[in-house]
Parts: sequence; C-alpha cells; structure tokens
Amino acid sequence: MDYEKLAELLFPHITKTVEDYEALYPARNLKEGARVTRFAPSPTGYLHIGGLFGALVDVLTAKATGGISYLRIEDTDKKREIEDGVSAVINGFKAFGIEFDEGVTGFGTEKGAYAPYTQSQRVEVYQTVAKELVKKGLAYPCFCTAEELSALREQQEKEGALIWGYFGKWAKCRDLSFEQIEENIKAGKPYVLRFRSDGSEDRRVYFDDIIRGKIEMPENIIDEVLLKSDGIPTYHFAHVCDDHFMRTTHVIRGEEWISSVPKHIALFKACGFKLPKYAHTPQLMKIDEVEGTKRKFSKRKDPEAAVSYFVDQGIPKESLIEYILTLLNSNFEDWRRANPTADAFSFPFNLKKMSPSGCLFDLVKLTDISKNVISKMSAKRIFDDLKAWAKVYDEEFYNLLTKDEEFSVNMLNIDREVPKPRKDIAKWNEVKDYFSYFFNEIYVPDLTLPENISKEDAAAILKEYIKVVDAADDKDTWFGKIKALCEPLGFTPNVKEYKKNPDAFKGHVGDVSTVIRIALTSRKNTPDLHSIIALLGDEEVKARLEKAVKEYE
RNA sequence: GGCCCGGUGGUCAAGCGGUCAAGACACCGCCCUUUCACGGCGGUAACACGAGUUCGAUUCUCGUCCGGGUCACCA
Repeated sequence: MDYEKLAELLFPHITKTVEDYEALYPARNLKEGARVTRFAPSPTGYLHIGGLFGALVDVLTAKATGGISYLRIEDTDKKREIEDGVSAVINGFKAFGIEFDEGVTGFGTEKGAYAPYTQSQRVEVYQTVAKELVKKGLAYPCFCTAEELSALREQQEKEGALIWGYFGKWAKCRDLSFEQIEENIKAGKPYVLRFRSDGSEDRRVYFDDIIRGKIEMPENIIDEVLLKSDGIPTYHFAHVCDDHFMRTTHVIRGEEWISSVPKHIALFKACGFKLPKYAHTPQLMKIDEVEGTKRKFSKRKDPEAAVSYFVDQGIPKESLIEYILTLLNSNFEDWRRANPTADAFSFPFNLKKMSPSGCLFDLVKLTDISKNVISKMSAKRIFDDLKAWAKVYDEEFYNLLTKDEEFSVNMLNIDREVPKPRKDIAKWNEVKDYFSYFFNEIYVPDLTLPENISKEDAAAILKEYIKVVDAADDKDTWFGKIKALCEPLGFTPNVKEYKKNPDAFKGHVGDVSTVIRIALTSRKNTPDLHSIIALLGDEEVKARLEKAVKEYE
C-alpha cells in the first residue's frame, strides 16, 4: 500500500505539515520546573462545581510553579452543542476570581500565542497530524456503519470476548486495499479515520500519575477513532494534538480518564510527541438523599452541581474557593492558620498533597468556612457585596439596604471589625431575615417570651426601662442602667450570685436583657444590644418598648 | 463481565514499619459572658475483613468485600 498516495486521497486539501505547526507553536520558554496546565471544558452552558474544583487545580499548579494555565474549549461534539455554551463557563470563572493566563476569554474572544484555543477552530491542525499518521501507515479510513459496529459488539458479547471494540480480526477496514478505499470514497461513503494500533493484549504499559503513583495497565489494542466522519477529532486525538502543540506539561483531569491513558500513550508515541505528565484528580461526591450512598454529582438531580446554586444564595466567592481548597490539598488549613489574611491564590499548591480518594461535598463545613470568611470582612466590603447580590436576587432587600446606606453599613458593623468578630452570617440570602428588625417595612414583631419569664415581670421591666433608656448612652452607662433595673424588680445583676442561689431571685441581668432584646427585636439572640439601640434611635426604641408593654399587660 | 482507581471517626483529613492513631467541621459538656455569638478547656467517635512478610503492621504483599470509574463517530 502506498500510504503517501492514500494520504493525498484522504486529505488533498491539507498542505501544511507537522513541522509547520512545530514552528508555529514553539516550545515555551519557561524557567525550570514551571508547569503548563490547561482546563478544558466542553461548553455545556453552565459551570459545574467539579469544574471549579478542576480549574482551581490547574490555575494554582501553574501559579505555584511560575508556569502558565490556559482555558481551552473542547467543542468537538456537534450533537451536544448549544448556542454560546461558553459564556456561562467563563462568567462562572470570573465570578470566582479565577483567571487563566491564556485561552478563551469570552464568547468568540481569546488571548495567547498558541491560538486558537477552541477546538472547532483547529481542525486543520488535527487533520495535518492525521495526514502524517496516514503517511506513516498508522491510521486508516474505516467505512463501517453504526449498524455494523453494533453487530460487531453483539458478536463479541456472544463469543464472550474479554475486550470489546474495533481491533485485530474485528477490524474489517484495517486492511482495505487502496482501490477499495478509493472506490468507497468515490461512492461518497462516509468514513472515520482510525488509529492502526500495534498494541498487544499481553504487553503492559506503565505511567506515573502524580497523584496516584505508578499505574500499570494492559497496552491499548483498540483502533480508536481519530477523526469522526465529519472530520472533527475525537477527544483522544484532540487531546494529543492540542496538549502537544499548546505545550502542556501537566495534564490534570478527572479520574474518569485514567482508563484511557494507554490509548493516549500509544497516540503520543505514534505522533512522535513527548508524553506529558498526568495527574488524575479525585471526584467530588455527594450523599444521595434517597439511597444514602456516596455518588458523584449529577447535573439533573443536584441543583448544587452548578456553581450558580451557590452564587444565587449569596455564598461569597472566597468562601467557596476556600472550601474547595480544603478539599484539594491536605495542608491548606494549616497554611491558612499560618497566613490568615493571605490571598487564597497565593497558596503554595502541591499536586502531591492531593488525596486520591473521592471526597464528599460538605455543605455544613462550607457554611462554617463562609462564616469565618465573612467575619473577617469589613462592614463596607460586606455592604458592597450584599448590595450587589441583592440587586440581582432580592429587589425588596436591595431597596431597604440602599435607602440609607450609612445606616446599613452601621448595622453590618455591629460586633464587626473588632478583634473577635461575630461569626453569624454565612451567605447573603440570610441577611434580610437576620436583620429584619432594623427595617419596619419587613419587621414582623413576635414578642413571645422564654418560659422562665412571666409577662408581668416583662411588662414591669420594660416600663422601668422606658423611663431611663437613652440611645446616646455609651455602653457602660447603658449597661449600668440595665443593672440598676434588676434589684427593685426582684432580679440580680450578678449572674454568679444567681447561680449560687437561684431561688432567691426571679432571674438575673441576662433575663432582663433578654426581655428588652425581645421587645426590640423579637429575638433571643442578636448582635450587641447597645449598638442596636443606638442605631434604632430613641423614638423607635420607645415605641417598640411601649408596644411590648401593652402586649404583656 | 474485563480492565483500572479508591477504602483511617458522621464528614474532610494527617500518618509512609514501633504514635496514648494529629487536626478541622459537626455533636455533647464545662468555663468565660448582660443575651446570642466569639474565645478557651474537655469529651464521644476511626485504621473494611482475612491471610502472609516482620521481633512488630493503619503503614508492605496477596485474597475477599464494599464504593467509584471505564469499556461510543461523548467529553
């Protein structure tokens, strides 16, 4: 068989050579140890939580080694294509502050010297490599139809074959003559281009996975499809061509790819390209509420599979990033303790510290982390983020919040920007309810008292308190007044004394405070009461106290 | 079914032949405290199972079991 002739028959329009592309996409000039990584999603129209997880690994790995990370769009599946599936992914990354050094930056835009970064625009590259493979006798056209292929599969199952697929004696088109091929093509028969594997079932291949160590598998024997009948490459072939020409040093991807590594090794070798290093990351799992078992996130069943789920609720981007980092690298929390204010992206990430086993996504831990993250923010920063969130997701709250911005900032600043800030808010969609008592428009009083306090005592406390309350008091004066209320009404200002002798009093100063707190906010727990009173102002405070007195009498 | 990956408390997760088997979240208790938080202290709770190697295995080997992945002209 004259492979040169076959190559011309198959790819008459391809005039460039692999050498041309080697020159077009030269080796990157980076310092020793710098890693080039890529995140390569298919444009599904939404950003998956696992995508955020994966992208973080890529970006951090590059950053930690002084390398390059880039974003490549793998849109080779025309059947799954949706209108502009790119923007949602890109916007998702932007919302989380994840920036790639190169690659696609938006719908139809990109940056970097290894362009294009969208696979559908690199067809010529793949076909050039494919043509070279044909010339070397390492690829051949296959005219089998879908029906023939499934018949083959059935036959293999019937015979109890251990390996299924197109290979060896099953590969009907492997040894077609030039004339047969030419005839088929002239007849307009559609065909795919297959790899001519020289693998053997009883040989094994090895590779070193950075996260998992040595992995050993049987050699690939399948004549994998390289180019589909529309001339577009399959994932496997595109991976080999792109990661070679884009000079990726470290291919980091999900563990579902482990089983195709032998294929990739064979293809890299056939193309004469240097094999990149591989790192297969563990999967993000969740508990299935119905089954009670671990399983991976599902786009259909799990709303939280999409990062927009977290954005909608107002989980700050830092919180999610911070949480994912704790899952990603075993020593992140130690680093965070040592560097409490450092930018998460400056974390010296190390693939080797990644656990190989899949991990459960724990919303409770995320909540805890988020409370910590928010507790460290300034009131102004919280206000800005909250405002931006509310503008999109809660118009009523947005209007309340912006009615008097200074008031809102002061409200958010209670128990904040102090050495031990309050850790009470985990996400923005809780704030409206949490602070509802600051806004008469939405405040619904509920003056239910705890069981240990009678209505009579409550009314008595409040009546006395109305006489002395002054929103302008400093904290000591304010608290002095509350203490002074205690004894005449049968309470004690001294909690210890109460604990020693609980029968001697109706309660202690804490109970007195609780009555006032409930009268003003309808809550048993709020941030610092003194600050709340100062913010609410005398008029409002007295009105609420009087209303409560009426309620209790 | 073949091949592959994984298996330390409820969750995340240190550990790389000898540890009372870290830590974080959650939970419980105590202390601090005007409430609620914060903070501090303490507690419950784990090496899937069985062989083997070894003076000694959570750590190494094999088997079993369990979970996951993969076997497309999807990625």
